[in-house]
Amino acid sequence: MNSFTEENYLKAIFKLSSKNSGGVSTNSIAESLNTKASSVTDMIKKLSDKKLVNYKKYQGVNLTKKGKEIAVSIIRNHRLWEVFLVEKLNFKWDEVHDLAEDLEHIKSKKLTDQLDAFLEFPKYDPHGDPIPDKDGNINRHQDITLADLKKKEQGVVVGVKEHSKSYLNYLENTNLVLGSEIKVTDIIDFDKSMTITVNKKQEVNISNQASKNLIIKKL
Amino acid sequence: MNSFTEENYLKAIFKLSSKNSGGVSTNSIAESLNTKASSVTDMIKKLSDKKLVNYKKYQGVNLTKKGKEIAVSIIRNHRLWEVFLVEKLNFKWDEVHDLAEDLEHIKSKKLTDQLDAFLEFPKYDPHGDPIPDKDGNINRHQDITLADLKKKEQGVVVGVKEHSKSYLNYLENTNLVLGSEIKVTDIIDFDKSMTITVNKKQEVNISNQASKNLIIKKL
DNA sequence: TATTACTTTTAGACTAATCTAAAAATATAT
DNA sequence: ATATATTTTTAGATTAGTCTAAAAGTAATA
Repeated sequence: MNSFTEENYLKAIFKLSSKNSGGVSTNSIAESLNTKASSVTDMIKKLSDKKLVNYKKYQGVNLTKKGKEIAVSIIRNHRLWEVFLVEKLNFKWDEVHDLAEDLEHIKSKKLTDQLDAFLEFPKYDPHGDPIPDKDGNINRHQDITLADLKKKEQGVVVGVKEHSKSYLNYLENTNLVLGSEIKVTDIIDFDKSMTITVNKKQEVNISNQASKNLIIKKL
Repeated sequence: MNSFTEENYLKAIFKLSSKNSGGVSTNSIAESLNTKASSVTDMIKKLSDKKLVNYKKYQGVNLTKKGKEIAVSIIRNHRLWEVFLVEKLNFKWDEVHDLAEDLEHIKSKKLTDQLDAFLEFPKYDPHGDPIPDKDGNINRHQDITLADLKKKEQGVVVGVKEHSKSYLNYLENTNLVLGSEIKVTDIIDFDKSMTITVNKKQEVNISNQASKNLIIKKL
C-alpha cells in the first residue's frame, strides 16, 4: 500500500507531466507540493524503488504505467467526491477542493465505483475537469480559453484552469459559471482585457489574467 | 489539529471507559488498538500534554471534556458514514466498518452536518448503534440481549455488541437483522443455547455466545 | 572555454509513532 | 509480610517524511 504522501507525489507528477513534455523536474514538484527539493529527491528514490516512476539522477522523473494508474485513480476519486459534495451536500464549487483532497485517499474500488453509480456516472466535476472512468480513460476537452476568442466570437464556459477560492468566487459573482454563454464585445489592445456579454444580458469587464483561465467551447 | 493516531486513541479510550468505570488501563488500550503498552504510555503522555486526557502514572487515564468531545465527534462521523454507505451506496452492514474507520477522520463540521441532513438525521447506524447529534448527545438504548430473555418471551433486534464480519454475516444468513422479531421457544440448560422463532416463521438454534451479542428490545 | 548561476543531490539532524528489552511500580498469593 | 506475578514505564532503536546546509552536477553567459 502507498501512503497519502506518496499518492500526493504521484498526483503532482501526473499533473506536471501533462503540462510539459519530458521529465518532470525536482524543483517543479517541490513547488507544487510546497516542500523542498531535497525532500522530493528522497521521495523520488522511494517511488523509483517501488517502480512507480522512472528516474535517472539529475534528469527528472516520469510515471511508469503503474504510477500513472494510481495517479489517475486518485484524480477519479477526487473529482467524484467533488461532484458528491456539490450535488448532494450543497457545497459551493469553491469549497470542495480541500475536502476532496482528503477524501480522494480513501482506497476502495468498490466505494469509488458505487459512488460513481450513485452520482449517475458524471463526466465532469464542478469545475469542468473531466472525471476518468472505471478504466482510467480521461475525456479531456479542447484547450481554448476565453482569451483566445476574437471580437464578436461566442462561447460557453466549460471549465477553469485555476482553482483558487478567490478566482472561483470572482467567477460566481460575475455569473461566469459552467454553462454560461459569452459573447466578446470588445478587446482592449493595451492590456488584452475584454468586455463580454454574459448570458445575453450582463456586460462585464474581464482582465487577461482572468480570461486566460476560463476554458471555453466555441459556439 | 490532532493526528489520525491521536484520534484513534481518544476513540478507544472513550469506548473502554463507557464499559468499565474508573481509569482506563494502559494494557486495555494497547489490546484494543493492537499495539504495545509502551507505545500507549508514550501517546498518553502526549494526549495529557494536550489536555485531552487526565493521567497519573500507573493509574490509568480518563478523557477530559475536550477529549470526550473529540471522541464523540469521530464516532458521529463514523456512524453517519456507515449509514451513507449502506443506504445510499448499497453496501452490506458487514462491509462498512473499515471504510468508515477511514472516513471518520475527515474533519469538517460542515461536511458532517450536511451529511447528517442528507441522510435525514438518522438516529442509529446500520448496526443499531446510536448516532450522537450535532451537540454530542447520545441516545443509548437499553442493554438487554437475547441471552437475557426467558422462555416464551419476545423481542425485536435493535443492535449488536460485536461487529466482526463473521458475526454480522452469520446474523444476516439467519435473518437476524435490525427489526427482526424473535420469540424464545426453548433454552438448553447445559450450554444456554436457545431455540428461537424468527419473524414468526423460521426456527433457529443460537449459541449463548451469539445470543449474548444481540441487543434486543423486549416486546 | 572559463566563470557564474541554477538545479539537484547528499549528509546529517529532527519529529511522530512505533518497537524490544529492561527497570520500576503495583497487585496477588502463599 | 514477603515472594511472585503482572502491569506500567523508561531507555534506546527504528522508520517515514521532512528540513538546512553543503557538495556535486548541469546550464547559461561572457
